[in-house]
Amino acid sequence: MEQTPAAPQDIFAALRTEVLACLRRILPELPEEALSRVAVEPPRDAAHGDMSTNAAMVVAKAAKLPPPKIAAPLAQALAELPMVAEAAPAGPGFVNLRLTETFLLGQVPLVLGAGEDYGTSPAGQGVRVDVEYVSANPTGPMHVGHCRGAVVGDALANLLAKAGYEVTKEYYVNDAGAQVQALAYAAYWRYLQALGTPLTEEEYAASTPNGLQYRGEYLIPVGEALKAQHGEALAPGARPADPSLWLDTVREFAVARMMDEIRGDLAALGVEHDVFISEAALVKAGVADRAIAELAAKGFVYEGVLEPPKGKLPDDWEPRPQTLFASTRFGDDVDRPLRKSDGSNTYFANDIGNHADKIARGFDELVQVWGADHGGYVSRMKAAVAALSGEKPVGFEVVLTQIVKVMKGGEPVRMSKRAGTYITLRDLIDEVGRDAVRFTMLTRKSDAQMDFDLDKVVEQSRDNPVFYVQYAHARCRSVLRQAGDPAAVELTGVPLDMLRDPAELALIRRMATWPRTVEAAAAAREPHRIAFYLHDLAADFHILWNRGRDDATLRFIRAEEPEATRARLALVAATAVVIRSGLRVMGVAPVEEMR
RNA sequence: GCGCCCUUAGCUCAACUGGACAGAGCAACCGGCUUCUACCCGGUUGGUUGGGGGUUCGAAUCCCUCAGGGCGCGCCA
Repeated sequence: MEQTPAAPQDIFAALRTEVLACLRRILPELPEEALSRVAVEPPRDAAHGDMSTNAAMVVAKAAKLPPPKIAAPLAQALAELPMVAEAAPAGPGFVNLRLTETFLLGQVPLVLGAGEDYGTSPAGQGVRVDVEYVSANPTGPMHVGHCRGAVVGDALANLLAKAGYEVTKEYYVNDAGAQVQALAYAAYWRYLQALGTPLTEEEYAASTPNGLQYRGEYLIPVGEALKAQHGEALAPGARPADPSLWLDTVREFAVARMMDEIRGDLAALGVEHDVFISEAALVKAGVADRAIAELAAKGFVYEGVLEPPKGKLPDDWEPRPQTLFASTRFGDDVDRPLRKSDGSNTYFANDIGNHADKIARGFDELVQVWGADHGGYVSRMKAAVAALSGEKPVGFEVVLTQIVKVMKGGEPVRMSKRAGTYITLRDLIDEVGRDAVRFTMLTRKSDAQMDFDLDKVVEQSRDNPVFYVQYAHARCRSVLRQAGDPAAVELTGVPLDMLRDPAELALIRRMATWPRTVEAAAAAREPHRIAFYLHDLAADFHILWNRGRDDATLRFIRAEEPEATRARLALVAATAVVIRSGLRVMGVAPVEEMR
């Protein structure tokens, strides 16, 4: 006996295959590349049917036929398919399809069978992609500014993994350069304090290279720990010793402590990176210098003098010969310096090493999640990756996350690093909870600015998407608990044709678009679409629930209709599965009930 | 001055990367509400997609231009 082939998860992809087959039959002469733009999508206006294809329009030119002349026979051919109830040409050349109810209802056992893997797609074809995100300087605890990038990067990595990419989550630790040097001096100050130094803060600051840049109290325990470990060895008499005695030790110690702190912050947010790459380690291993030598060998490095920037000049501007990377050869506006005047590498030079290292590790795609203040850095890095790529170009993409303005009671919360009033990531999580933080950070596309309203995100109302989606899941679970939590297998053989209400079918249609939502969001590198999808799905479910309020015959559990009840429980269970599947991508825990 | 991002209903935002009549939630207006535990429900109104030009069967989406907002602009990372 022949087994029926497993129903496709993505019914739109399946339909597209059929559409292409029909087209090839109707127009055998059609070149293959003309088919690439053929799309099969749910139409925006549901009145047009379940599916719509632009096929006739996009191949019209290649076929040298007006779209309607193609749409008509295409519709006829598609109408023959078993899952199609009706196919009709429409508008300027669309073909609209209505699917049979049997086919639509078949999605429910499909979802239940796949569980939370529903929507997992092979579209990424195992392409190896590295997603680098957060990469906050190890100079202090994470604050809200880092938070959006952390959430967007993590969700994007999850999304790509679900869409069939082989993903590595990466954190690039900027533990070389002036910032961590300044950190070391600040930690040293706290160490002196722990030893009971006679110096005032001002006296000490005056003696450090760049003043005392980090004054936060979070370094006090670091000073204590240094004392516990080294006693007075690094500062005899609690007075500053020559930096050669302590600088490396203190810097490494402080960086390690800050990274512990940051890892703790990330864990509180539910973010876990696969790899942490240390800038200092890469430099020490000569990776950056080798990468620059490689660029030099290709003829992209030269000594030159940059034009001064237009407009207001920096105070100390003077023309100076520098080691430059010819990034303009790859579309950048100006060539970029690789060495500082003291001969050490610029941040850019080391980051070239970082990217060379990734390329050497064999990634096909490099994705960077950066804050908007790094926007001006994109084209030079893109140029560097292009220049470093060999035969096979390595993809390089940057997702920029715009600023988050924290609001409280409709007013922006003022933040000042100097006054110590900036909000840490921990503050944020403590105040509204990890899941609300994560969900909310994904309720805007990342290249738009966002207001994060501390009051709104914990509000239990319809206009809070966090609540709205969680509430839908809690309602699903509530219904299932009442029914004694039937297992998925008990729900797969039920008479689904009892589901006839338009709201029930609308919910199934929505669930059927989950796989293609995953693929489209992954392809666009836009994890926020998952949040919006879940909101739509939740809305479809709430509508159905509310119909049960007015019309008792539409309630999920009906003692007098055991068959309909089982069918509806299957629908509810499937809804919960899809919500969980989506929340998992977002890194948000589904709730069983609302408190 | 230059570069990048943004501008969509009164407000906050979507729009599946070029598809049909641009959609949600608030707000406003009209009506309903002893609820399968659940902090409401249904409906109506609301748009020259910042302005102008272009590309094509078709534009919020691509190109040019102007205006407004944000971010950045050699030895910070």
